[in-house]
Amino acid sequence: MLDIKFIRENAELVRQNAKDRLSKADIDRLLELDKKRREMEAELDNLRAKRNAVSKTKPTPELIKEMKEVGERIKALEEEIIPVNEEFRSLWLAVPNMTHPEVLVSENEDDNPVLETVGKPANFDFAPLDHVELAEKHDLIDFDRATRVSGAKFYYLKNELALMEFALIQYALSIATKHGFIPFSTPDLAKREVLEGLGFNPRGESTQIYNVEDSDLSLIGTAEITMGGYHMGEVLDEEELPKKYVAVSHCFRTEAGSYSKFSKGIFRVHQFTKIEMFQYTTPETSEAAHREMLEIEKEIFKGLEIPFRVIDHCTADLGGPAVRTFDLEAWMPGKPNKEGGMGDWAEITSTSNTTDYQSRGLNIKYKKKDGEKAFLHMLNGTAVAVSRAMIAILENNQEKDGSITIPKVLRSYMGDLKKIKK
RNA sequence: GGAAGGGUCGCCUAGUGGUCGAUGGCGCACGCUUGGAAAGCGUGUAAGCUGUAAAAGGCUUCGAGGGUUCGAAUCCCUCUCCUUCCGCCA
Repeated sequence: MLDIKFIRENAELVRQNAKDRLSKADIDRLLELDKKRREMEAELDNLRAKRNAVSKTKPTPELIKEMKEVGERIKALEEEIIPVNEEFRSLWLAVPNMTHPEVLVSENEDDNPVLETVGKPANFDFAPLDHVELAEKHDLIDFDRATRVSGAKFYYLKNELALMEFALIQYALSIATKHGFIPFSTPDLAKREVLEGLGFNPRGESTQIYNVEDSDLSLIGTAEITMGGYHMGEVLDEEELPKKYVAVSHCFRTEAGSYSKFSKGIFRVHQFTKIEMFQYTTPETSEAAHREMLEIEKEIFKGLEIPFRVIDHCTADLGGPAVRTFDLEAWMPGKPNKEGGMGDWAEITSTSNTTDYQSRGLNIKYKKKDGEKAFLHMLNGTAVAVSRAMIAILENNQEKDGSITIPKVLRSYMGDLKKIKK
């Protein structure tokens, strides 16, 4: 969440920023409720002060009678303030983070600037198949039985692809740990307060999040949740920053309302495995940390020899907590493009700097060398989203003879297998 | 899942209805002392909100939520977490 004092003092900036980001956050109503809330709080404080003063003495019967009335007024006010606070909080949570000054302001989410392109899409001298066709040909994914067992948009990975999941995990971990990230395997469920503190909205209208019945738990949509919650409520020493973590988890997404988007095969699914980087840094170093994670993502996909490009989210495409987000988009030969042909870029990683937006939400501070405490910065970045990486590998590495070449960097994790072929 | 015990200020701990936001110790910070250090002595040592030019002041928080009461760290209820034992199990 954004600092409420900052919102009060910079209402116009915050309002414009929300508008740039196509956010429906109602700043005026928020400030109105903020004022109301503080007025009620002040009145409550006065009544409580009165009661506390008397409580420090042995009161006379008259005073006891008077305090009984004061107590009733306190109780009534406490009831009245609840809905005000609730509405205030939900509006507050909806206010997006401020935006990095270099980010393009645009209302069109297709405007994301391309920063660079690495590798070249292959020119096939045959008609390439998409990953669903390739998977069928080599018996790599079972959609039909997954649908029977779990429903649409679930899948079983089989044979070489089941092995490749673990190869990708090992490969991603090896790169990240080489850069000083500490490896983790995390819970796949987390409490509502963690999701909310990080800026996810588990019970909202268009939520992407599965909730567990009769509990306050949700299935995580990303290990960002469990790794962001890892230090909740803590004060870290400046000396121990940055904290660099890389975590393996399953990710669950309802994908509500995403039917119209490209969703063939395992591109958009309810469950996938992801290796996620996460950093806790000082405010001074968060931008460099953000760039570092982007470089690691690039290193990972260069290693896999997948053509990709880097995009810088414009304001229309930024999620609430982020001041800036870079994505890697891989070339996917089997993805239909806007011109009606085949082959297009598609998101495979995403790295965001949330500055102090999430740390404020989860109350995570750091103690500076001079002893002062402040909110630290939190950043996340995909190392590998297994399902999407697999699409890119299958589609880019298909050969004329119908086989699929396994990326060199994965082979040692797959019994030195070089090709998938019948 | 069952039984018992327990969650107090960074750590340990005192506190069973009224000057308790909370005792004492450790740790930490500063000062005195010292050639320097240790020991010793002294002082300080939670966070959030509100408020102010800055203060002062006020409010909240003793695992969480609710209840009893004029008044709750203290009594009652629910939940949660930890420890031990039993059961079950990857």
